[in-house]
Amino acid sequence: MLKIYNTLTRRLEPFKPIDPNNVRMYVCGMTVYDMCHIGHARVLVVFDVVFRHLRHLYGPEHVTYVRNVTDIDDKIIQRANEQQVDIDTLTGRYIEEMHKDAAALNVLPPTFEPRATRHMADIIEMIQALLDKGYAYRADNGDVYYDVSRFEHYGQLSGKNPEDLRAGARVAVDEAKDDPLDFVLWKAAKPGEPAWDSPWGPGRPGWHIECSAMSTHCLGEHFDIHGGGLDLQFPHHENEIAQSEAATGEHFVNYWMHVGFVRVDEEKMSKSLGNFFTIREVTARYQPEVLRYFLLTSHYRSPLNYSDVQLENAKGALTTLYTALRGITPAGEADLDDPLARRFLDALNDDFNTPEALAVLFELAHEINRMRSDDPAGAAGRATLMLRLAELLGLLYQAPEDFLRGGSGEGGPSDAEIEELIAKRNEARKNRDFAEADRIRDALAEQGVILEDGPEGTTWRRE
RNA sequence: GGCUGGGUGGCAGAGUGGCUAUGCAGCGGCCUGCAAAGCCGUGUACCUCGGUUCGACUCCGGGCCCAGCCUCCA
Repeated sequence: MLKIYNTLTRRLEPFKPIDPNNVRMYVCGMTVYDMCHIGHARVLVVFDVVFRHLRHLYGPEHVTYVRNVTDIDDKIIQRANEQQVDIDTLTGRYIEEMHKDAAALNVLPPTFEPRATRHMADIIEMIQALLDKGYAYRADNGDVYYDVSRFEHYGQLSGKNPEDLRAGARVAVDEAKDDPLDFVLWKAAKPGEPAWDSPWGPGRPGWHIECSAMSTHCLGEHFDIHGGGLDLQFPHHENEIAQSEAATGEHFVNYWMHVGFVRVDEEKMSKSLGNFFTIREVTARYQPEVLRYFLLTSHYRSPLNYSDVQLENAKGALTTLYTALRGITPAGEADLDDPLARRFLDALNDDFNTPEALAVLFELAHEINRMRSDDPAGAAGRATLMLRLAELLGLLYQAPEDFLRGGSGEGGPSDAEIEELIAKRNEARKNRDFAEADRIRDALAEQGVILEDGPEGTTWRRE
């Protein structure tokens, strides 16, 4: 039985889908005005594991995963102006880059990936519904705002109470708002800004209403899981609840999931602090799978400290797993009733405890290593299970040799050159010229190539 | 100031009221021409002060410290 920690209730709850034949999840995706960083990668990878596990539990065709793209906002407009391109060109470019990053990280494409600018009709319709029901008002400056005071449960997701928020309001109160907590649904266009027609004049939507409209359009008024980074809990998700429940009269979402921050030197990684690393920067130095592994080494709600030491650690761990699989041909069906399989699945069922799941993979790797010489068939069976389980984490998807030889080979010897040197070395070994053999091995080691002599011959890998 | 979450071994990171997490690194041994990999073994933990308990790292309370939200942010 899957249990999920629900931010809304601050409790671990059994997961009961509204419709087991169509489990529905919405995750707030990227605002596409720049390259994705490691914080974005964590959200992509964590919800990819959630998606994979839900597909495993309910069947691949019974899970609908929506991850939106925010392709209109202040920063996009600003960046497009800076680069002298129209916003579609800019956002198109970064959506493409995001897709490359996601693919590199072995993140499955979501079922739908709606873009705000392609859902203007839905957005406008929802704003109109809020106006009609008295939850929104038009301000003197042409903007449309949500009237927070009308929504009884405001603050329930983030555990905030509106009075405290008003007392602590740090931002200069916008003259146009009736209440500092009110937030914009529709921004009247300023000269030179991209704009869409609406009953309230040309303008563009506020960020929050986009997600309410897109999620409702794709998943209906009431769905199972809504996720995102922890920084979206307030105000974004709080506002989504206020909008959607006011507009539809339905309970919006059953389970809210929030991913913890990636930190650098004990500080949140973020654009505004400038302490971020892009996915592209990291994958230039480490294989993408190393990054994916690293992101799964801590529980998704815990903070995750980013550092090179951690990535080296991840690389070493993944090397251990792939080394166990090397030279083994998986055979047969994976037995998911096996005690280790159960432990693995129990871990994922326990609010997606990926560190515990990873521990099981190492136990299987050890079994394979113990069995490989005396019981090849048994080892092959364990390998089959290991790969089947790893697939739920989106790991171990490469051929072992490809991973092991795919290290940082920049500028080093080519595969062919390595093979040639190994042949030379083996010739020397045959002649018991160990000085020469060691010289070749040391020379290769200098260049990041590790040789391993085994009963089946010499294998190699890149560090 | 209001509200969250957290403090576990050299590092990272799960977890449990009494029973080996796991990975990386270390140490001893086996294997190896020597290594590497692998296997066997092994050391080092649970912020602090009280309380509950036969027994607490694990539950309760105080303290200290860290991170985050209250403003755009995954």
